[in-house]
Amino acid sequence: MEYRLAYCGEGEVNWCEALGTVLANDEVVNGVSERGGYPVVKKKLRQWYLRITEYADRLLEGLERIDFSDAMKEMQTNWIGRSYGAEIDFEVKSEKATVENLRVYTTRPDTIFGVDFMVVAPELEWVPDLASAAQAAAVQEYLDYVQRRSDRERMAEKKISGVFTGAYAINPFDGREIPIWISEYVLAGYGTGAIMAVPCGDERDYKFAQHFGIPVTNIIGSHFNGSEANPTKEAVLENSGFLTGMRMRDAIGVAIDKLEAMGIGKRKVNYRMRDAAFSRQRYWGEPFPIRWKNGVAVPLPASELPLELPHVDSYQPGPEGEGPLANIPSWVAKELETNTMPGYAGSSWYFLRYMDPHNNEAFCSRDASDYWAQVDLYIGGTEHAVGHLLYSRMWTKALFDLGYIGHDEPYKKLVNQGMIQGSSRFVFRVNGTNLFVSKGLLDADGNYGGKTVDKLHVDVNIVDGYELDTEAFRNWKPDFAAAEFLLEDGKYICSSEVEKMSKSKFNTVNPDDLVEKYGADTFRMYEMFLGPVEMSKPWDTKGIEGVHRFLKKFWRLYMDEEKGLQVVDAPATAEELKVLHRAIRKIEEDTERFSFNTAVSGFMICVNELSDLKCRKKPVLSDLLVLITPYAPHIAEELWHLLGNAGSVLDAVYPVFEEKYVRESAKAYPVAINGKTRAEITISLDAGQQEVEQIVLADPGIAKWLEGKPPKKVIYVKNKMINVVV
RNA sequence: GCCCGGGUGGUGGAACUGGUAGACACGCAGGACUUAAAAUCCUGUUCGCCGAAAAAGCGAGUACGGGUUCGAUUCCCGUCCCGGGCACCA
Repeated sequence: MEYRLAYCGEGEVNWCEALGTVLANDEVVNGVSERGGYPVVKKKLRQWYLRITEYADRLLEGLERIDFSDAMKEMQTNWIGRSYGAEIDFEVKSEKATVENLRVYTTRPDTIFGVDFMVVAPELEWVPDLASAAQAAAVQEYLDYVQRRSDRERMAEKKISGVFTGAYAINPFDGREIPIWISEYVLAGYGTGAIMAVPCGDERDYKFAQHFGIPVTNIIGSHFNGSEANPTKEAVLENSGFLTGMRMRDAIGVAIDKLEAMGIGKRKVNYRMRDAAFSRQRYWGEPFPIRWKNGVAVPLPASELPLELPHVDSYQPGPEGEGPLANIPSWVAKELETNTMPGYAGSSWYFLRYMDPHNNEAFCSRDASDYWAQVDLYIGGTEHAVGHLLYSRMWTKALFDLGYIGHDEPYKKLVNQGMIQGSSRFVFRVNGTNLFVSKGLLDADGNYGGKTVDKLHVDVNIVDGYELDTEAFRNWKPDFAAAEFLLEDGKYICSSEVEKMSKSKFNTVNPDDLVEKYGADTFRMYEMFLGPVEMSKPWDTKGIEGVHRFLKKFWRLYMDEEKGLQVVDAPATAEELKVLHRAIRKIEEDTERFSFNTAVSGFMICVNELSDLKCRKKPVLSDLLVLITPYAPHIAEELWHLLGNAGSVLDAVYPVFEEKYVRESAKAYPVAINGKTRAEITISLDAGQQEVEQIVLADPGIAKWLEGKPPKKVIYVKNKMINVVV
């Protein structure tokens, strides 16, 4: 607060009167609470915000210095959404005349002569003042409709909706009267919450104009085909007053200069990202070290820190959407803030605390954070792209600026592991009732008898395949105790979806049973063998037997069930060393690039080959043991001791790859005719183009395909393939 | 709707930089060992055609439709489907 990083403002929350609480977006389904099915509306509450927008440019710049995937950088860049444009004030002509100006943000001031209508976000307070007497009822009806809609629904809406206010904006250059509309596709939180719509150049504006029959002005001549917007910047402007004849790209600056000179507009860099809402009306969260004195928020002095959550008997929400802390008389008496911090408060900097966990003076001493510095490798999913991973980057920059730490990016390298997904099950509740309808009874559009149906997650553990155990469902949660069911063929059938595995989706499975049955090494290796780390996939244990069999086979290289240790201290053959060193190379390469599934496959190939060779040689098997340690640490450690070593395998010297053991002198080349592989010919790796051509063309298997004709070209890629073009 | 990923045999996947598509496994089928089972081992397994069978051969094939290239799972354009995110799940 002292650095103006945090401030109070008004924010909209999902308010459920019946539950008396604020709900998260994913606790709201079809405008009703997931729990109980009660109506949810938007409500304005005082909230805390963090000024992350002040860091927007540095968050963009920092991306160039860190090792994140391009996709991740792209997501963060798009989320921050920096754009260059202008704010323009339009004079407003309305019946009430209480709104004098309409300020819009646009990246395309060059198209100002093509503005055919304005669109204002419905939630802006002064919107009702725009409405003419004739339009007042329609406007109010539309505002009520939007009030019931979640942001998520609004953004996903394909249908075009909106209403004319009855007011007009005046084009400052040609005096044209431009109708002002309201539509939910314009969001209050972006730009000024109002846009100038240019249907010939913007697809959404064009569709809106089409839908409501608004005439379209063409300012780009033949670049506009009359049936589709063209967002080009390269067209030469027509019908555009002082901009006519200019290329659009060049006209942008000219238009802004003119607007600035006239005092009705200015250059503006805009960000899509908004400041971060930082308060929650919940109990479980860090309390704010803030005391309210006569309506002014004052930070607690350091002597009163740390402020800890009070013990409570009940977690019931406080009055009027306040958090549970508002119910604690001792807390309220001290005039302490009753909101708490969100989950990302802690997750933004926990890794710093890990560096110095017992420090009672500071979150982390400067010495400790200088020593450990950045997180070298952070493994996390892309679902954190624009939340946690952005917040923690901002948090780190703030701490850096204040001198508490010496680096301004928290993570050096980020690897996005895929999510293990689960198969979720859903039940269908008729909106506003306690009636649950089996899947097969729903209409084609997912409704029941014309009524909206809420799709709710149900615990996979009380569903057998797709059939719900209705009795277990009634016992599952108090809300469902009185549930009634409409069955099909005597059964309640659920629908299913593959989603990320999550407690809130009730689709989690517990790995303990598998660890119990196969051991931790098998489980660990199986997870790695499943597929590339960065790929998401549904959890499935079908293949675990294979990994288990492999580890048993690996064990048998060293140990015989009856005769015990089989390893002999004898020199390895060239063949055995080749197998070993191929494995060393493969494991090293694959591990370096996080390709654990192919590394496991490499181990399997190596063990299969050594088994075939009946290799029992200690020099080979000892190195292999060290190699596999990161993948199967328990078995490795045990065999290490059985081999007679005193210390831990973790301290053993890691095997070094030596090229001399795997060197080959010839390769079996695939030979293709016109790109189709027809033969395999073994040729020395030293062979040159001419030599290869001779050998290939003399080959009877190839000659057959040439039918006596000379080839056009022979393409020879050393150590890869040979292609004969006929 | 917008942003970001992904789509390859019956299944998980491999092919790293445009160069033999299906490595390694699972499953399945057949066989060996066993009184039997488990465990283990061997053989086969993309689809279609040819063929008694084996071997060999031919054709098609990496979501779908086009394109670039001697050559495309890989690059380009378009479409469809699935997953993640969209600001109060963290």
